[in-house]
Amino acid sequence: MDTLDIGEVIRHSGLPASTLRYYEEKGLIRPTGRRGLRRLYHPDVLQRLALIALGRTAGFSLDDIAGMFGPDGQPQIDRQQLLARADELERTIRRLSALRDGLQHAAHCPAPNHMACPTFRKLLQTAGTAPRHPRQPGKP
Amino acid sequence: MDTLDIGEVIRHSGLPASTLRYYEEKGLIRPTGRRGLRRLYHPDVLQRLALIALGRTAGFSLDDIAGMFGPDGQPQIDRQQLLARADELERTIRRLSALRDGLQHAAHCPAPNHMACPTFRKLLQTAGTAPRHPRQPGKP
DNA sequence: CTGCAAATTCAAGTCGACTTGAGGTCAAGC
DNA sequence: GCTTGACCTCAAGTCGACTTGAATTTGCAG
Repeated sequence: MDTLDIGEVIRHSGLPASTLRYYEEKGLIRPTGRRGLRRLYHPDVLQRLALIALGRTAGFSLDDIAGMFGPDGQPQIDRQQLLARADELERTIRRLSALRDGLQHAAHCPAPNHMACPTFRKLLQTAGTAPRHPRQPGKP
Repeated sequence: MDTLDIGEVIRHSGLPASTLRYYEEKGLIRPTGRRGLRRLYHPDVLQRLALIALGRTAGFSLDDIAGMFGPDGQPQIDRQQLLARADELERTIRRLSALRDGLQHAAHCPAPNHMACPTFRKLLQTAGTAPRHPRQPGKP
């Protein structure tokens, strides 16, 4: 049988049913049918969910991601959009790297308190302007 | 005069008054007094705000950050905590780097659609497990 | 003294991505 | 045939970090 029960999707993807239903409501995924009430999915849904996860990680919103699938369901991701996001990612990475260095320095710095450390203070200067970028909510 | 009017804090920090009040309510900052209704701040508040911004960028919540100031107002940031955060940052950076590479590849990949590209598919494999990490809300 | 821009308070609203809860349905195993 | 547990629906709630709005108060320029 070439369909997955929602239970299997849950097991394979690690996502809770509520999330799958939410994604469906958002138009991100679509069950191929039902067995009774139970949703049935095409196995491809797993790849699609992975793609969604990837997009979220890259900083796209669910709505952004929904826009990346053509009406046929094939991903039609605009290359410009990808590059733009890669650029933004690059900038984020730079800032986070600086930050990581700063944190490590602060953790080892012998100054009595962090404000007495020139490196730390310098970090404060440059960290003022933060880029705004969506998040990833936890699954507490 | 060694105090800043809230208006000056706004100009120097770029934060709106509502945010300053919110931070105050959270115990993150404290005005030194008032002129009429208007809050007055010690110039140090700017550094403190920078520190808060830094902490947010590093992924700390406002509550976390509030806990990093001793009762005297001096930052007392636990070094273990800093190192832990630096580690987490390091992991995040790695993932984002891989992602950036993947996005760039996808943007240039000649495959008819992204799913036909092996590199992209490989990216999907590894991006499944995302670390959970707070966000930064925008200011639109 | 008057006017007004800039502050103030307080409660309530927003946003995205989900989760939770109450009450209902049903396929499969005994 | 009956139970059971996994699923269902739908509305409402949550979380963090702010923002917004209405009604008020002020400091200061003219």
